[in-house]
Amino acid sequence: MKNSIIDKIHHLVSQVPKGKITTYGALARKLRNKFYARAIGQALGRNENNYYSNKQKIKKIPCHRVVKQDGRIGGYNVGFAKKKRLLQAEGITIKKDMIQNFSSFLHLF
DNA sequence: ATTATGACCGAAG
DNA sequence: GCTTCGGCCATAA
Repeated sequence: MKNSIIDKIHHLVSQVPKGKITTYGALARKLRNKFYARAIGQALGRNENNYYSNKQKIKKIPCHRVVKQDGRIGGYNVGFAKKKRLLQAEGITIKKDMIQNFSSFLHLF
């Protein structure tokens, strides 16, 4: 399957409940190794843009729940502001583009 | 086949 | 807090 990365990411990110977050790095370590984070970010972005999603079945992944390891929220194709809003709407507190109380929101696999 | 790019990470200054 | 840098990975060109 061409979307195997996306499939795996989707499987994991679907487990993250509303109001919780995970990180690119955490997914990376879960799926492969710590250096996989970068590829994951790229895959997610491209999935949103559906460059290589099959047009028939575009998987909707709650990408906004995937953030950076350092507490910043990372990127979002539709826009940084939107990702921020989505997270805040789920009860996550963000100040100065930094997630406050980061570890308490982190979902553990 | 080779090179460049990026929604990353961790260590170092 | 900051910036810079080296590292690995999948994909696009």
